[in-house]
Amino acid sequence: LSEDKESSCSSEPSTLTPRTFDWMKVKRNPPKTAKVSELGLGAPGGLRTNFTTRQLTELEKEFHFNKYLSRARRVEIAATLELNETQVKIWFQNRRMKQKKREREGGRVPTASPGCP
Amino acid sequence: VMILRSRFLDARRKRRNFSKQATEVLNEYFYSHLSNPYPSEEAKEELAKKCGITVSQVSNWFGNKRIRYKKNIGKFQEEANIYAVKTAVSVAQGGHSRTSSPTPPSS
DNA sequence: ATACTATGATTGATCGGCGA
DNA sequence: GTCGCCGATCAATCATAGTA
Repeated sequence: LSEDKESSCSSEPSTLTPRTFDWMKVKRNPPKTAKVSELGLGAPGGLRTNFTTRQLTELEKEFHFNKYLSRARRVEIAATLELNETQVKIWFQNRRMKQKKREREGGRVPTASPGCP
Repeated sequence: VMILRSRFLDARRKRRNFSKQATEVLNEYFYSHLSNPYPSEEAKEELAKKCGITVSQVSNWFGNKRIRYKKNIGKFQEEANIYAVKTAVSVAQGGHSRTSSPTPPSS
């Protein structure tokens, strides 16, 4: 077996040569919100959708009612808010993670309190 | 897009820069693991403790660092060399990692 | 005071792995 | 085979702190 053999840059194995490792090459596929192809629509492909306050409010409200959505409910929400089912699904996923993160940081330990302004 | 931006003026984003030492520790880890700057959960907890910040903040720091580093490697060139030297020295010396003499001028 | 840069946090969306 | 979820990460952006 061989050790880590990443990077593709050759030459200069010297210690002071920040080569190009593969993590630096990682490129994510552009957001495929809706159809990247045809289907003339206001569905912009390749951009991070900006949710409106109304959409966020509704989603938030629904979240407090249910942390998880059923297929049927998801369809309703998506239709009401003019979003894809995927977007609604993803929003709930992210929202759950966010919730979990908040709980986990409840009793944190920043160990900081030099000077309180 | 103007009035819609007013997102409660997010009061939480009252950011506070990390201490110089904390940044020092984080950068040391980053550049000494430049081939794979993805600390494990345990490593994150350790770094968080050392820096006096939360694990989430450590994650944010590495996330931002990675993205910004690869976005403009040239801009971090010197910073990379500085920390590379640091680690190289500590290794040569024998495991010291406290901020004493960043650049041993011995040559 | 004024403009620009550095940096921490937020977030819609992706990637890989799991389980039903 | 497909689908939703989780955990981690990406990538673009926001808002502010720091610096010139």
